[in-house]
Amino acid sequence: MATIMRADALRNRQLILDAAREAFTEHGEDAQMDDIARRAGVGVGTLYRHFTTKEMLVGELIHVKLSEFAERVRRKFEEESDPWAAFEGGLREQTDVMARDAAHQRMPFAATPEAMVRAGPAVRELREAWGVVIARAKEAGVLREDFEVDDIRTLMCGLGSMMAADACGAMPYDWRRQLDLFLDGVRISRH
Amino acid sequence: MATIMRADALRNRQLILDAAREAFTEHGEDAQMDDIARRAGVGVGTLYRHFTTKEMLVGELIHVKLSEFAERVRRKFEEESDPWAAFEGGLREQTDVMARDAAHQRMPFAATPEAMVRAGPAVRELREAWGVVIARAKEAGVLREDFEVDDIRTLMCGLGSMMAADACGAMPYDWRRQLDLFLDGVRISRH
Amino acid sequence: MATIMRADALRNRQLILDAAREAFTEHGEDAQMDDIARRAGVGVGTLYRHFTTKEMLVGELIHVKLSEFAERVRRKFEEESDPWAAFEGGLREQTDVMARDAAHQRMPFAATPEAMVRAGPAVRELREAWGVVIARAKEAGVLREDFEVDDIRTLMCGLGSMMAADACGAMPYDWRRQLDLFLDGVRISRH
Amino acid sequence: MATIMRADALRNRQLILDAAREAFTEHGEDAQMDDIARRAGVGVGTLYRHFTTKEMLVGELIHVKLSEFAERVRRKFEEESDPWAAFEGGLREQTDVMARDAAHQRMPFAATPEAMVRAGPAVRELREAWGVVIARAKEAGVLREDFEVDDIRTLMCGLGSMMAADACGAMPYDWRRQLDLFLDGVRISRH
DNA sequence: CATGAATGAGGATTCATTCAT
DNA sequence: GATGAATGAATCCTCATTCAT
Repeated sequence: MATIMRADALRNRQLILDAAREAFTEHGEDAQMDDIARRAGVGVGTLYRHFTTKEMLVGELIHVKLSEFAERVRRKFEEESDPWAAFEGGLREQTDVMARDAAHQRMPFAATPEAMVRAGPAVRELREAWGVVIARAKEAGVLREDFEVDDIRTLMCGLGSMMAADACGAMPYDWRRQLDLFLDGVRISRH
Repeated sequence: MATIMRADALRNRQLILDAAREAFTEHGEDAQMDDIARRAGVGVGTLYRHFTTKEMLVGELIHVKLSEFAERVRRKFEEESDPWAAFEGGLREQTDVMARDAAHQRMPFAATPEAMVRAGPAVRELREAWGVVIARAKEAGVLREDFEVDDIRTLMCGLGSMMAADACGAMPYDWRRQLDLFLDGVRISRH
Repeated sequence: MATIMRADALRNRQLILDAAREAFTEHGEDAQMDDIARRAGVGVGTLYRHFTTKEMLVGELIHVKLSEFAERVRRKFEEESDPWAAFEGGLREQTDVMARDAAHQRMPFAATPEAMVRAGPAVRELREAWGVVIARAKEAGVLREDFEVDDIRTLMCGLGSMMAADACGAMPYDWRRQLDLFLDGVRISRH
Repeated sequence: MATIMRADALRNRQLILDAAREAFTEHGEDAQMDDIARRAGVGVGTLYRHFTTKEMLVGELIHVKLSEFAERVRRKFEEESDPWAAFEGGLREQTDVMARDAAHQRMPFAATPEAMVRAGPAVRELREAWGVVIARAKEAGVLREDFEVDDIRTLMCGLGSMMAADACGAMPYDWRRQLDLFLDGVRISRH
């Protein structure tokens, strides 16, 4: 699909994705298609040519971000030889990215079945990347034996919401502390 | 406020709150005012007489729920003499209630400044209730010294989102496991 | 439904139906809901409160008109003792009304299944009214024995289209002649 | 117009017309230009190079079909020596073709002034063809003296709508019966 | 006070047509 | 000439809130 695509179309696609990220960051799931198009500097029609539906657009946004996450996790695994450091570092890196990009904090809620059609593959990609890191950490005896890949996803859902709530400004939500507590809960320390 | 209020008005107020809880449970933040009024068996006008705004209604809902939470925590403190059991039990009880009542899982997001005008006092009430439980647990040496009341609020925000995401059905979100891990992270076990 | 309805609501309902008739007359099936509301002097919301859907509105329009047709046919039957005169007269009267009200000329095409939910009863009402007239005419030996009620409906579909085409102005379509020919085709003349 | 036209352009033109017929058959007046282009295997741009407007395309479609009709009528006239048989046969043949090709049943409505610019000549061609058949039938005393060429056009408008309505499936519309009745109405039988 | 009818600013999506590549 | 990406006016419908009865 992306192989053969006119240069300008490709550029617009990117402009739209950037605009969408921006809009979703500002307005959450209430971001408007017209607004996204305006920000991207294209007509709504163009937006709809690239993404058949608002949900498709959300799906793509999620897809892109999750792929990026997976890539980071894989890199962490390779660059960091210490099993725990790779695990903790991967988690901190991912949450830091999320914190900077509000568009992805509410992901689990924007993720309608339709959106997941597109994002699905990336979900699996990320699972696999984490699977490797987790396996090594367990083997090294630094991570609880009963830890599962899905615990990461669930954790992220929670942290994302904390970030989003924090961003509302009504009250502070210290998600970094929660991450610390979580890590304390799953780490196995030698004495 | 409630000092002078005709009996029927008071009854309507309660009918509306019940209906609202029901509607928010079913449809989340998309619950409609008309629908709430219908469920309550009153006209929209009456609904608006009691709650100037949708946000006010949400605020009241939050207020009621938080007060109930506070009451539960206080009771737990009194009935359960074991410091850790009171802490853990209070947390599990509160999350169980949340799990049953979707209206409160997304609370931090429904909590706009307007809504908090009404809910504010209950927030403080709940903080105080937890404060007592936490203090005793720390004193007994079963809870991390650096634990803070706000950690509960933040935790709840995360757990609530996991519940909500889980309810979407797209993917499972095991919030009970997260709570277990959290507890493991904050508890101090004697050897 | 119509029994208990506030006077102003009832008035609006009528205003909307009149406006709709007007709009459909001018723009056919392309008539716009916003435009209908404007003509009626009400907000779109009001329009939708009365008719959940464009198709429902069309259904009501058809319903009203068919009921009126049925009433006319019944009256003709009673007032006109000559079997053929009642048949021919009923047909001419009905077509004359249609010719004046373009909204009903394309009826068979606007009649989506949804619209027919509302209009259905009137369809049957009209069938019955014609059934009586036709039976008497056949008995009197002035109408072909093989004539059926549905022939009227089919005829009307054709005549309506001719009227509509004629109204386009591109070319003349003499539907009255067609009706004459049709009547010549079904009448049985004594010698 | 078609004097100098590259072979491939001519081929594209034909592909488009075929695609258009197909699309109009399936979706009626709602057929979309993009869809037509896709079916034809060309870009929309090419479609618009050949037909400036959707209406122009419709005009051409009508033109082609009417020419074909004219050709059939002329052939009937020559091959069928019996005046009435030629008249009735021509009519039945033409309606049979229409019944198979929904694109032409609603012709009178698709025929905007713009469309008729192109179709006009074919209209005249068809009129002339029928003129000859009708004249012979009248001369032979088998057709009403007052019959006119335009009666055919009007009849066709009606029959086409019946076919289209019948195709909707909501209710049956027996257009063949109507044609029979019409023929009974215009034929002069010797005793 | 209660009622529910009315309001109308959006919001997602479509499609004939234009124009850069 | 061909292509298909871009355009954006148009269209149906929703829902929080107001106000006449």
